[in-house]
This record gives sequence, structure tokens and C-alpha cells, in this order.
Amino acid sequence: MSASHAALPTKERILGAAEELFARHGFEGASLRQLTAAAGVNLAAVNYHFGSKDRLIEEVFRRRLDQLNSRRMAALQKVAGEPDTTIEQVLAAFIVPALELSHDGNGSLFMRVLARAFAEHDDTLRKFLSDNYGHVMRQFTAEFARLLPHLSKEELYWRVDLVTGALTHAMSGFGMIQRKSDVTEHVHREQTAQHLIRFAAAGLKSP
Amino acid sequence: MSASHAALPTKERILGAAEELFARHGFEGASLRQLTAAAGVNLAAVNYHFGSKDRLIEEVFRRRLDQLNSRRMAALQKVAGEPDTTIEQVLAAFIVPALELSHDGNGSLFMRVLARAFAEHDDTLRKFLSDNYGHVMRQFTAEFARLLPHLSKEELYWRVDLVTGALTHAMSGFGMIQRKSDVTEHVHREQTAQHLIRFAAAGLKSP
DNA sequence: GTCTATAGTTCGATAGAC
DNA sequence: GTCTATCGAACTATAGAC
Repeated sequence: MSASHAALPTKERILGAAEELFARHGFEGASLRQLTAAAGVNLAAVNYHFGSKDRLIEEVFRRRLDQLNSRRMAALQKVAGEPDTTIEQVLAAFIVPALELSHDGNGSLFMRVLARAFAEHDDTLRKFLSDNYGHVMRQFTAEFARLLPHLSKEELYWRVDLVTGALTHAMSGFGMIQRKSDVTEHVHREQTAQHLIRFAAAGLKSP
Repeated sequence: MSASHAALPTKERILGAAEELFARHGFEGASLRQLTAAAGVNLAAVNYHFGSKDRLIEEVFRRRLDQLNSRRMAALQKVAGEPDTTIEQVLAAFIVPALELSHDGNGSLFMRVLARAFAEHDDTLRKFLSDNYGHVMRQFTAEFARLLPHLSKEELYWRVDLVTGALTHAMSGFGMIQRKSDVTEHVHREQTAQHLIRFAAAGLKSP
């Protein structure tokens, strides 16, 4: 009998606690001692299951980004390359999967981890993210280029970068994305998406 | 004879090294040992001059933000409250002083420190920044509210937050704000300001 | 005001019993 | 696969000589 049906395997408990503590205290700020205590596992378990703290950090990213980027790519495929594609549709393919994630359990904590990774400027981490998920940004940028043919390559990169910055900032929960009690979570998510899409589309399209 | 005319006082050397190392490795990641070694001063000097690492961090912010926010407020006063004020003018009052700073010596490193502070979500640091510099954001928001009277308070906060996120991201040097060799630095700064202002104005004004 | 020396913690990682 | 125990290194902070 495999262990895959266990309620919460040690490995998953570590990943969950790591996500929360990395979000709150950063990669250097969260120690393996705090982390294993929060997960209710032994200190030595991290090195047994992951090999090192650095490889644990990578797994925290992999677990969420594999799913997030698959959904983004699937959503992009549905609209990309068509003659009547709109900027708003492409932005929705990028934004909606991230909002779904950030409303799913500890997903919002992961968005904060992601925002930290952006601020870190750490070469090792940047290379890992670029190697594994760089193709997603390239696909989206290519589609924006098709829809905004009057923009120079430089100008386009500029705007995509600004949009990415605004969205990362917003979805790391820094802002006021808080649901009022009189709307359902589904409606709120829809409204948030419309906010972000409208703002980003205006910036991308400006003359 | 006072020590104020010394070429580079110990205190300033520490602040300079701290700014650089906090930008590159974060507040937890940069140790007092690395920091004092880089500054060429003794390990004990930090506690003598600043009392603790936390108070050193605050001084790193104070040194730059006092000047940055004075310039922002001065620029805002010149255009605020007039009948023909434009969104672009208010954005320029916010952005241009930051660009001047980021092209002045190690100023761009400070913008990275600032971006880290945003990502940290640390309550103590947030309170320090809010207590000392919160009035600046409130003044700018009030002027935006005057120029965009059709927006609800909630909608306005939303957009100002997104603009702040995009600009912080951009000015932390993550993007491609790199001068080509065939333009002077002054011209490049002007072009960058126009980029950011146009993008932000489009987002703020969108229906 | 600057130094050496060190106290007192905490860190990541591993060896080895079970 | 999980535990205890511990190594060696790093950390912040301080005491006290100069």
C-alpha cells in the first residue's frame, strides 16, 4: 500500500508551512527550525525530503507555478492567433488563473512569495524561474506584439513590464482587494479581474 | 573643531554600505559583519552610532526619503489646486523626483531597498514609513480625487495603488530602464518620465 | 570614537540509533 | 522515514581597554 493516501504527508506539510513562513518572513528570515516546528515535523525532515533549504524553496515555487502557468497557457491558446482577439482577452488569460489561485486556500500567501522573489533580484532564483517558466511570458508578449503592431519592441517590453509590476503588486495583497460582505466571492473575483484588466488594457493601449 | 568636515565620516560610510547590501541581499540577508567590512569600519561601530541594526535600517530610509518626499511635495504644491491642473502634471510631481534620485549615485540601489520594503509586509517597517511619510501619499491621492471626481473613493484607491505598484517595480530597476549610448542621461531621464507618466495616466483615466 | 574579545543565540546540515 | 544529538559556523550585541 503506497503512502499517497495519507491525510497529509510530511512532504506536503513542510511545503505548506514553508509557503506561509516564506511569505511572512522571507527566504532568509524564515529558519528551518521555525518551519519544521510549524509543520509539526522533525528538523531533519527538510534535509531528508528536499536535500537543502534552497531546493525546498524551488519546490515551493514548482508546486504552484506548474499549475498556474498551465492554466495561463491553456487560456491563452483559446484566444491567441485569432483574427478578432482583444487585448482584454489576453490579459484575462494572464490574470484570471492568478486570481483563482490567490483565492484558493493559501494561494494568496504564494502570491506574496512570488512578489518577494521579484524584489529579491537573486540570480540563482531568477535563473530558475526563467528556465522553467520563461516561455510563458514570451508567449504572452508575442501575442501582445501581434495585437499592438504599431509599438516598437522596446516600447512593448516596457509596457508589459509595467503591467507585470502592477499586477504582481496588486495580487500580493498589498492593495485593497478585499471582498465586501454583500457580494459573493465569485462576484468579487469577477469584479477584481475587471478592475485589473481595464487598468492594464488602458496602459498597454495608450498612444 | 567639529568632525563634520571629514571626507567621509564613519556614519556615512556605514549608511552607504548598508544601502547597497540591503538592496542586494535584503534586510535579513545582509549581516552587520558583511556591512562593516564593506564600509571599512569596525563591527562595533554600527551599535555605537545607531544603537541596533533595526535603527540603522530606519536611518537608511530616512536619509533618502526626507529629500525625496520634500521634492515631491514641493513639486505638487506648484500644480495642486489650480483650475487647469492635469493628471500628467501631478504624476510628474510624483515620478520626476524619484527618477532624479535613482540617477544620483547609489540612488537606484535605494529604490531597490524601497521595493523590498513593499514586499516585506513587515508591520514595524510599514508603520515607520506610514507615520513618517504617509502624509505625502494622502496629499497626492487628494489631488487625484479632485481631478477624477467621477471615481468612487474605492475605485480611486484601487487605481492609485496599481500605479504605485507599477512605478515601484519599474524604478527598482527590474525593467529595462537602460540608457542607450546615443542619448544623454538628461534626455533619457526625460524619456523615461514620459513613458511612466503616459502609462500611469492612461490607467488612472480609463472609464 | 575606535578597537579587541567574547558572551549568548541561532543557524543549516549531518551522523547514527531506531 | 523519523528521531536525538551535535558539529561548525554565523549571527547581534556588549563589555572594557585604549
